[in-house]
Amino acid sequence: MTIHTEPYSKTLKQGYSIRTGLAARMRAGNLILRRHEHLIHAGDTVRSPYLVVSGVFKSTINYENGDSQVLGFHVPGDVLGHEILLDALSGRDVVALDTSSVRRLDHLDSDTRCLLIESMCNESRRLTRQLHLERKYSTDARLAAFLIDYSDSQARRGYSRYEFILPMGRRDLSGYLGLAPETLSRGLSRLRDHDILMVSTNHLKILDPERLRNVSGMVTDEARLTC
Amino acid sequence: MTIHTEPYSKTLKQGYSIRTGLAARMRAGNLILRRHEHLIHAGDTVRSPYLVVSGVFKSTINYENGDSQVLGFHVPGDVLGHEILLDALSGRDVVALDTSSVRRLDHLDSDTRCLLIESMCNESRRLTRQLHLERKYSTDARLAAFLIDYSDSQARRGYSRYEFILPMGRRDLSGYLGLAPETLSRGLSRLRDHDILMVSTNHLKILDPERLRNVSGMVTDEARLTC
DNA sequence: CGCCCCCTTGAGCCGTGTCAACTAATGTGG
DNA sequence: CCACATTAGTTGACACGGCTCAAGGGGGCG
Repeated sequence: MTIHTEPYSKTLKQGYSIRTGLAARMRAGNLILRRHEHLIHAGDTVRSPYLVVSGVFKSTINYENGDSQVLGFHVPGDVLGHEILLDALSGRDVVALDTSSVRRLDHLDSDTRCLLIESMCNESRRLTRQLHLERKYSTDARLAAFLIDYSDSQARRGYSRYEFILPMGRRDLSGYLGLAPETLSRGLSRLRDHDILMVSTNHLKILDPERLRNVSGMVTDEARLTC
Repeated sequence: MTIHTEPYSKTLKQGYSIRTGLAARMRAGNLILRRHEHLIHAGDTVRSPYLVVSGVFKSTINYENGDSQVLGFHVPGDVLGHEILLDALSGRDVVALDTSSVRRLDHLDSDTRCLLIESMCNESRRLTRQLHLERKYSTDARLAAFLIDYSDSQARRGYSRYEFILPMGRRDLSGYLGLAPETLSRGLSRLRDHDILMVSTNHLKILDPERLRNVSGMVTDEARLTC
């Protein structure tokens, strides 16, 4: 089952100003959201699933005490809104990190249901993996693993595997990886100092994929970055 | 939708020695498994979902490097085998921690499917919560949270809320909570020293539910156990 | 141009993992 | 049923990774 998604495009900025229930615009049947706009609010009843067509979203869960955690980033091809399989009640915010568009999946046919189940299963797998990473692997390993994942995802969507923009801020990324922002920053600096990456705020270039992979996989070996 | 499950019973020890594909016995249409017997092996193709009728199971995922993590404990009423919703391929072991029985759910009717989706969703929620707990809360808080959960689960099934047997060993529990066995042991000792628990290997008694709840929820408050 | 926020870097502390020794429990074979 | 062997749990000492607090750049947006 393949799904067509447009490549990332900055030309979607202007859209009709038809307001749906959300603060969103439409174009070519897709919902357009700008940076920081919510696709879903925690507590919302999800009315239908969405297919991410372009851009990036993050989903977060918020706790009473004020702290929130980043559960995932969603890129074109991802399906959102599996809450509809059960009570349709979303416990999380889904926010655009940049100008992004989604396609509403109106008909909850069996293919769509299957996609939703699959996406839920993937999320479960991701959480399991994340738990494992956070329990057993260092900051650098987790960071490297994330960069490799993201790199792969870029490649799969037809972009450069070794040079790309990180669409999320440090705070979001550190939250996703289960780190303090300072720790993430230090990790990036370490990888930079070892000539594995070039990094400036958003722009990222992988200089030494080989060693990056080593860092991601090994905890006890020489792969650990001394200092 | 309610499902009838028998209370935990030690009278199921002897069963017919009819061997199914697994090393298991049958009684009254239920599969009986003894301590350490696998209901599902990692890599197995799950043939049908199971409803836990009595006893306890743990499910674990195993990694190449030899380390494994405990993903969950399953008590009567829980449904296993949601893998069947997708590729039916299990990535985990499901093992009986004690003499236990399950009912095979042959007909994958819509009710069963719904149960499976629900169970998957619950697992996802649990993982999210666990991630949050491990990121933000101390050993004692996590341990207290677990004990409260387990206590509630006991109460829901008609047993004492304040005195029960922990069916899993320290190693399994520490794995589940994301702790080293030694750290778990220290946590238990601390709760014991503060007269919140009585604990001897398996047997556990909650002496001060009030303070236990405090420990579970607060990190920065006086609830933290000094020493 | 200047404010603000994000990111980076430094210093110090604390919790938890690790290693090691000891004790308690469990199981096994005679 | 006992003696022994093996595993599980507890406790202590110690090291170190990552969080916190604090201060110093840098870039974007009004």
